[in-house]
Amino acid sequence: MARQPASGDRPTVKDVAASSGVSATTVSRVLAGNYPVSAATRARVMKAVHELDYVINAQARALVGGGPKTVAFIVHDLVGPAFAYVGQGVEQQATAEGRLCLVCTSHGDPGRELELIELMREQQAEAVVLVGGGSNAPGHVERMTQIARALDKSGSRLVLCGRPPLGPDVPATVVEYDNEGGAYAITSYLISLGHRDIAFLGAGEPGHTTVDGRLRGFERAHQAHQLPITPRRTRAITFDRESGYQATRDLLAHDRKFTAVFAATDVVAGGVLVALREAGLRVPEDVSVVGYDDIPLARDLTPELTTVHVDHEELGRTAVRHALDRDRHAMSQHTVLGTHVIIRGSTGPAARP
Amino acid sequence: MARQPASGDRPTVKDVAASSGVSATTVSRVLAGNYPVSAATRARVMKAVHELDYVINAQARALVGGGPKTVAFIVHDLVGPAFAYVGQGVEQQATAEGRLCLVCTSHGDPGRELELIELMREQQAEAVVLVGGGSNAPGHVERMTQIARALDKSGSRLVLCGRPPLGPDVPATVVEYDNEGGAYAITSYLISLGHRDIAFLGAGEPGHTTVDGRLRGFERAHQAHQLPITPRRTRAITFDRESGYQATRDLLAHDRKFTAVFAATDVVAGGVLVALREAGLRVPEDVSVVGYDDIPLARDLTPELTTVHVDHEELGRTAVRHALDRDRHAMSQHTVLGTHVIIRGSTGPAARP
DNA sequence: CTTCTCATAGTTAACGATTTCTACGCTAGG
DNA sequence: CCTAGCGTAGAAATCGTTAACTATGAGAAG
Repeated sequence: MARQPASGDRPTVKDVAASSGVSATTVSRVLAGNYPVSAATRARVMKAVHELDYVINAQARALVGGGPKTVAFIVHDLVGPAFAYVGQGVEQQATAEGRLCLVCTSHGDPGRELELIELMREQQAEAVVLVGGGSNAPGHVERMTQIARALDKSGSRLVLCGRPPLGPDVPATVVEYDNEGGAYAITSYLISLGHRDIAFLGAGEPGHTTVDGRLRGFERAHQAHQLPITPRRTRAITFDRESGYQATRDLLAHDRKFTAVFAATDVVAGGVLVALREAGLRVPEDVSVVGYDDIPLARDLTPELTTVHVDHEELGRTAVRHALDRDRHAMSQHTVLGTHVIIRGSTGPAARP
Repeated sequence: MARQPASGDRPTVKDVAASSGVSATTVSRVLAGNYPVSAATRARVMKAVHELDYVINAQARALVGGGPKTVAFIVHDLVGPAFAYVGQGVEQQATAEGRLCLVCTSHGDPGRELELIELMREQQAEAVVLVGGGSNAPGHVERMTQIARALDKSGSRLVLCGRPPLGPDVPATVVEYDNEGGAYAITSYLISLGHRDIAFLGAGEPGHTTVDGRLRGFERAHQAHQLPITPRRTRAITFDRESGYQATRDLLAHDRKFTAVFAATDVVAGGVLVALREAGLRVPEDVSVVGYDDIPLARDLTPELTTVHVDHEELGRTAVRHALDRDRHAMSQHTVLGTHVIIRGSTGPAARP
């Protein structure tokens, strides 16, 4: 007697088995195709599968070891263009390697981030990819280190994407880009154009790894050319267009000595351009502006933005590739992707005062 | 004798039980906290949990009914700004309702989309959210209808987000925005500015629901004002900046009679602006340009873009909210979110020839 | 004619957690 | 003094699938 599955319940292998007069094992074998089954039996089973519209239960299958594994992907938010591209890369590579992709947003909250990692550990995620700069406060780093070890012990892997490594003996995969080097290069470029007073717009998030690196590159370029940095104070940059706009207005209210602006990101640079234009300053004739990231927006601004190119999508792909391939490098992996300056219309020779 | 879990294996309730000298049942109860357990026992169990760094196995828990459910989210790609915002909304709402969020990209391939839906059905996704315009070919619609029914029977739910409904009796949740209405409104606005010859840049993807709707609104506005539409041919628009640029060049190569351009999306409009500028045409003095979507880019363009505002994030949130709340409306749900014109600097009175 | 093998198919025991149902001491009330 | 009740803990069944054994019949080889 074929068990009639209750409506709302999905049919199970047992239902299919009953309906086609074979055992559950046989059904499983027909579906997996890894064991000889007579053509007649196979046909009857497949008929029942289609009639009942049977779909396998991935959870049950996972329990017994089969089925696709999962890659978790934790990001500040999905809408930041840079994040979105990294996400795209992660998803692509995960899919290419037959994994599913779980996505969560932390909104930059380190506590939330820890919760999510724990949740992903429960989900048996094969890799947990943390995207974007994070805090580098000592307590937080230590916490992360513990988590990396815990994940490692569970056969999972912590992946830091666009964030510096935690330490030499921490079992984590790190894929970052040459953040400081890019900042150094583009600052040097500005200096080579004759700029001697460049305003850096990116203060306000101390302990944030991404900005710290960019600021370091900025400072190092000045040192290399033995140039002093004019100290300036603006309101905190929150990496949106508006904060770039407001910070530029702050800047303009106090002094107009700078001949170039280094915006921490392209998005911020978008706001900078608006503020400069409103103040009647021409770019690049009066003030040069550079950004960082080379998101598509950079080409849509007027003038097109000189910036540092980062291949965010490749960053995501590499992160997943290395994480899933961790047998190769049992302990710590660290990959640094290159960056390079893209010269467009927003930079020019320094104006003579 | 406490079973020593093999290294690489995560500890199970059994291990915790053995290590703390109780039964698996008791461990489960301590963790769930839904059954009286003596303080002493609880303490011992918790100690073992921490020592072994035990984490629950979500898969096993899911099998027996507990644990978080999943919302699947299928999108063309993650980097389109509009998609990213919908995704953000979906993830937010899913998280807010205690669900996990699986994300997959179809790259616009209907076949891949069907595969993914099947995969999500195996994953026992509580809702499968399809984001973005899709094909409206009869075969595909019929296929979708079947899928909607299959998902419904399995206790899941198909959600169409930014795509028109499949039919009256199809058990699916549909959340779209007033796509045609927005196109009608912004076209009317252009007409009210005196424009009589408006080029629509969005051909080339016939059967694509989103463009079709926008084109319909464009045509309906012309009809309402009893204006003819000048037929034009440009290369296919692929919804990226480049295709907007190239299509505009095509347009300019043949005629310059149009006084306004209706770009199918803001991104396309970005390319249009570049091409017009290169051709020495001023916006909006010589040509007005409008886009659609009101993504952040619209404010970064020069001049800022007049466009149709769509609250993509709300679209995603509503989709999930309604899908998880489907008891309320057992059969078909259909929600249409409003759109409205945002007037910025890219539009002005029609130039006198 | 017996025995060995091969091709199929079924039985049963996992996987890791939850959830009845059952059991064991106590204390308190009759 | 006996038993009802309470607080606590364990045994066993269950979820849906797979995999390691077992079992059966047919045909081939001796």
